[in-house]
Amino acid sequence: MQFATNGYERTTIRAVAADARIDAAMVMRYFTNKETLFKACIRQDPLLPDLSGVPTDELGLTIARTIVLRWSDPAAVGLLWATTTNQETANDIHTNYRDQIAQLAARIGPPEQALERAALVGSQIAGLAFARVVLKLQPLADMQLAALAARIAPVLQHYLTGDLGLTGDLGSMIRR
Amino acid sequence: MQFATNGYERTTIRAVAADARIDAAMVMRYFTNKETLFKACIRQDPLLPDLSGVPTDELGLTIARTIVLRWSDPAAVGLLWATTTNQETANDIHTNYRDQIAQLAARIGPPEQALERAALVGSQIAGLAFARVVLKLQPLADMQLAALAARIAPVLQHYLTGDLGLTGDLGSMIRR
DNA sequence: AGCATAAGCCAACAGGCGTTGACTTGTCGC
DNA sequence: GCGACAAGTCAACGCCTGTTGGCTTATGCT
Repeated sequence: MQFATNGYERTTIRAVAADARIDAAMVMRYFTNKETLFKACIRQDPLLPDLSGVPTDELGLTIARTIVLRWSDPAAVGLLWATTTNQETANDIHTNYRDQIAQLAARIGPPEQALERAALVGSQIAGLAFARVVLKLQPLADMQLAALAARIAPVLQHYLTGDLGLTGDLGSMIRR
Repeated sequence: MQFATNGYERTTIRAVAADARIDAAMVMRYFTNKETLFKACIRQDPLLPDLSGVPTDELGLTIARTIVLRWSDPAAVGLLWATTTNQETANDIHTNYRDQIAQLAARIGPPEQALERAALVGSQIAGLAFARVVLKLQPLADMQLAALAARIAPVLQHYLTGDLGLTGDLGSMIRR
């Protein structure tokens, strides 16, 4: 997929057409313009599987495993990344992901904290995908999936169920 | 800064020149081409201040405060973001940042873990900057600096000094 | 077979891009 | 004043882009 590897700007309709062994005019006939073509490429599937059976204290690890597995595919991350060039589509996609996590967070804790917890979870996931797949930053890029999941699992768990330190001081987590 | 707000591809030399109330040919005379101009724009200053006087168990919060403050400036984050389009410059910049943190990590823990710990810290920082400034994802985008720093401080602290769960299981952090 | 519709191809358009080179204007030291 | 050199302007180049319209070929229905 051209959009995934090159981003929106550097992807040309001619290149997409050539990939599909088709004329560029055909692409235009079916998608009318570049933006529509792009939006058609990034239709999103659900981020998380059904987690209702998972014990609360294993959510972090379960999510970590799912996410690390899915977002080790450069095509998936690249596509997600390409949304950055279009503020509108970026907002759609990422608030959707955030809300999926927020729904989960609302079930296991105070609903008024759900959005914030979800956004924090999302920030760690996005940062990891970015560093690992886009930047190929070592040693993250070469780590095994299981090890990687184990590293971020406690953090996701903390964001979901831990003490956020609402008073602004260090919070209980550090002092322990 | 055009590169910061529009990224590399969408920034035109003509626009940069117009910003500076100068002819485009002048830009070429001084920077020879677009890539050189870009590299000149992203010269990096040190990520962290001197942290030698900070107690080990307050490193997370101190770093969090510094980073959140610095990377709330959309221009700074945008510029960092623009590096993504050029794999080479992206690698230069981000490994540099990682190594600064790794140096710190090596002073307070096993040196063989320093790179990994630093990369994890970096992933959380990058993810937060991305979600907050590029994506403007709520509620992160509107949170106060102090609150934001307090949220990620425990995580940075954990990545720097905590148990990484090297065996691949949940690690001590969750079970506590 | 005949025909409507889809699939596919080709050439071209208008516009924007990075980049170039020739040219004019200002600013110094002497 | 005068020559050297930097600063600045202008028009144009070749190229690539998204997009268009007209043309030819295949496909399937009656």
